[in-house]
Amino acid sequence: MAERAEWQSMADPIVTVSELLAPAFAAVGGPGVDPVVRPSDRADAQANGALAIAKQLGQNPRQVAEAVLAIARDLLVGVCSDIEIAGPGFLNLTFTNEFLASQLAAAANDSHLGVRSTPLVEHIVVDYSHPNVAKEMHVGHLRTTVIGDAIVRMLTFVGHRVTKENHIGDWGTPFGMLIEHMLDLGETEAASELSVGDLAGFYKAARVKFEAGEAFGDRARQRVVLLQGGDAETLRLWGVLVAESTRYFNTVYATLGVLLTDADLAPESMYNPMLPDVVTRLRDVGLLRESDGAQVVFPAGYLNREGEPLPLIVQNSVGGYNYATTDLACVIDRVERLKVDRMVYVVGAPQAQHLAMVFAVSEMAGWLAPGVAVHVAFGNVLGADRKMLKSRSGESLKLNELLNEALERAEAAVVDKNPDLPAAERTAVAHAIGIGAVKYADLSTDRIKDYVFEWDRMLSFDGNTAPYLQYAHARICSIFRRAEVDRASVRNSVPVLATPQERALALRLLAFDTAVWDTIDRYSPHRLCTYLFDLAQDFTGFYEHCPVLKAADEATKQSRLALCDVTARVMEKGLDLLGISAPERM
RNA sequence: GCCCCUGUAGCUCAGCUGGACAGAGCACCGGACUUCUAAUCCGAUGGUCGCAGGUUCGAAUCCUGCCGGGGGCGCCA
Repeated sequence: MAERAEWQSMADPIVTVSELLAPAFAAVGGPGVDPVVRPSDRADAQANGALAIAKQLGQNPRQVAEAVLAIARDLLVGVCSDIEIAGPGFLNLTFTNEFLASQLAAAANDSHLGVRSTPLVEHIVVDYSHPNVAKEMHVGHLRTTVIGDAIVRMLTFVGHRVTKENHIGDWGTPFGMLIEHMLDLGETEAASELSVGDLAGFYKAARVKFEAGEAFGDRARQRVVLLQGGDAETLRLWGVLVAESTRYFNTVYATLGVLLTDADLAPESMYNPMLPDVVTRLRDVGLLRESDGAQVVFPAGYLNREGEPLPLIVQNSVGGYNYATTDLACVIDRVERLKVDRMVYVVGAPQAQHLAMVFAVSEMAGWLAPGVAVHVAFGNVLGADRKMLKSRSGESLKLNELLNEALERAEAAVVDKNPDLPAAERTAVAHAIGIGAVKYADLSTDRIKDYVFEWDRMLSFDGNTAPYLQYAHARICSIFRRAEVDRASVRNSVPVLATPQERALALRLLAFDTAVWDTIDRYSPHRLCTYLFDLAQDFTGFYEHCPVLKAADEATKQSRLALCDVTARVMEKGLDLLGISAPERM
């Protein structure tokens, strides 16, 4: 069950001011009125709440704003140097430098860099990646894995208890043919083929034999019966397939740098024993219907082509279960065994209706409270032709090959840009850049949209790319290498925000909190990406205009070192939340 | 046929659940390296926010209807 959080950071000035202003707005507009404080390009922030109040009360918005301001002035002493009413009734707020500097000093000494913890700790299961045993991982698995991983990192960072679940496809009729194919090849040969990652070849060969020969097909079907009957030798053979495949998946995860381990495996086979119970329980609550020989449930509001109620089939006409049954078992398991407060499904957009129906049936059956299950949907990865990304030969692109190409391209770029980098470091840097570029390209656009996969753009050091952000971080590290000061020591000094660039950077750094929470609230990693890009731009502006090591005086130097330190840490942590590493040199 | 997603600068994308004149980045053009990494920065050009209505003091954002693109719609997952 949800519980109170242990820590609570200093918040974004926007949030702080919002809380300070709340009583003033409440006095004029009534309790619970939102001041609606937002960043502004006219000032540091603007409060738009007066307009909503005026509308509700039928009053003049400027007069409402004046009434609010009369009370608010005293509340914001020391926080705002200037508050003025503008336009139809906005309150334009300008923060004092002292306030910003003290907030920044607090953030610098905070283990979470000013990001608030969750008020209530929830147990959240995140369901992502889910590759199929003895089947190649392709680009389709990239998004679920990368987005899911980022969401896990962020939920964990703000204090939630997170359970990762990798729902691998390790059960079903294809395993009859796969096991028979393995026997034909010989176990040793089959295992080595799978462990080097030729899953596509293995699967295809099995498929070809299955479709070609009746004898093989009969063997495969008999093998399925043995598998489902729990035959020991068949289960052992099946186990070899699963073990070799997961070993291969782990090499991909290692390259990708995601958090998934064998401990996170929640294979379909795990739910197999629970499937009859799902049907029984649906029958017990009176939801089960028979339709064309199948056992089904009709969730309200779903229609088929003919405009008739659309069923969720939980047992087909010959008594077999399907993925709907498994997904329902999964919901029950998460609610009753894991006792989760929330479940997040990072699954492609085409599954939207299926998941909605599974959730609807689960709610009708009383297993699931509304809003507990969330579908974090995402679009496709497209090629330059705006169609699903394919390999040169026209087949679906192996994820492994894609990642290897990223590493090669990044290595070439590093050699080109920084030939002096030692060879050992070069490989590590190329890995950070190459994988970072691929992940960032995936995370930096709104997940619901398709995006176009373009090597040249994602590996560019200009624009909204991982290398650009990593470079900003590396430059700061370079300053500290030359400065020969202890990074931690500068955290005691309160920065002086003398120039527009220093001020802009400080404001941006303090918005980290809001950026992280916006991202979490919508499960939209691209929001954090946008923030980090803005941060990198603000930093490079500062870097160009504000000499650090050659600052005019020692106090300024200390102040700027402090800004550099927080910037580097926010950038590193921000990238880390996206699953991207930040090299100290590149 | 019904349902879901989507349409913003030449290209790739943001736009903070209704706020001020729609923002970036590429590309193109013009500048800045004896300088803490020029893998960078500064500036200029560039948009009837798919179209038409509506709600509102105020709409890219909400509602309705069209048009274009993608996807889903009973025994695979």
